[in-house]
Amino acid sequence: MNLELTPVQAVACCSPLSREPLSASEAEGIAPLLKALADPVRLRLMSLVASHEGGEACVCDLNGAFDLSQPTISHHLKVLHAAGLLEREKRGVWVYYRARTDALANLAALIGGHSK
Amino acid sequence: MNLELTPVQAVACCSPLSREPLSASEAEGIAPLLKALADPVRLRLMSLVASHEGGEACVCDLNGAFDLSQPTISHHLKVLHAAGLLEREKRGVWVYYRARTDALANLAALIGGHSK
DNA sequence: CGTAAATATTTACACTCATCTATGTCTTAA
DNA sequence: TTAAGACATAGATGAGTGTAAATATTTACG
Repeated sequence: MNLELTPVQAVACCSPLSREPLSASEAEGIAPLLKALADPVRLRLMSLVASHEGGEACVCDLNGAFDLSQPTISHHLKVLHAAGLLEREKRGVWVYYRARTDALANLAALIGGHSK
Repeated sequence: MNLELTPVQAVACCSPLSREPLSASEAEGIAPLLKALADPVRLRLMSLVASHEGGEACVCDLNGAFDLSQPTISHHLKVLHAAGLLEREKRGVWVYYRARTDALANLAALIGGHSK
């Protein structure tokens, strides 16, 4: 049983980096989100999904964009989903992923924000 | 001899994630920046420096905030500096670090931005 | 049912990374 | 010159990670 908050829920907690020091626990909550994004393949996956028409894409749209095996892409999608950056929805044989733009916006505000 | 661009120079290249797919080379340029931030200790270091009065802090201000050895903090500062997120300046015995807020702003725009 | 297609899981491995201890370098002061 | 303090580097180690191959699961359709 796992009742922890997903990383995406932890990012809305804090004021921007430049405003006040992050506590240790806040930093430990946010780092996994950045870690999930900090990979070239996952960055491209996020941008492919986020910029895809309708704001979603199925795995079949994504596999072809990489020189990687299908299980590897599936693994990266799982990491992004576990971090809360992608939503998953199964429709028939296909699985559609959708970007959590709210999570991306919160993360961006944390990194680059100035005001409270 | 190392003539490569620092990661911080690579982040100003691209439109936001949600706007159009990132190319492989763009993603490979940006991922190291996120990787540098994707650690709880380095996140706290960045926020400690960025929110410190005058926008800078010396290592002596930072060491005490962690239960880590001085070489470990020095290592993390080096990683952030290599990524282009921190500037280094030696003044007398002390070394002062300053946050590259422009780099943070560019990164934030890439992650959370909407317009071109 | 049986088969094919789309996606996920498992296992294994090479590689990277965060951390420590020990040591080095540089600066200031006595 | 010697000593002490601030910070960096080097080397070692245990934990974590990206990838592929093989296999499993789920769904659709004869």
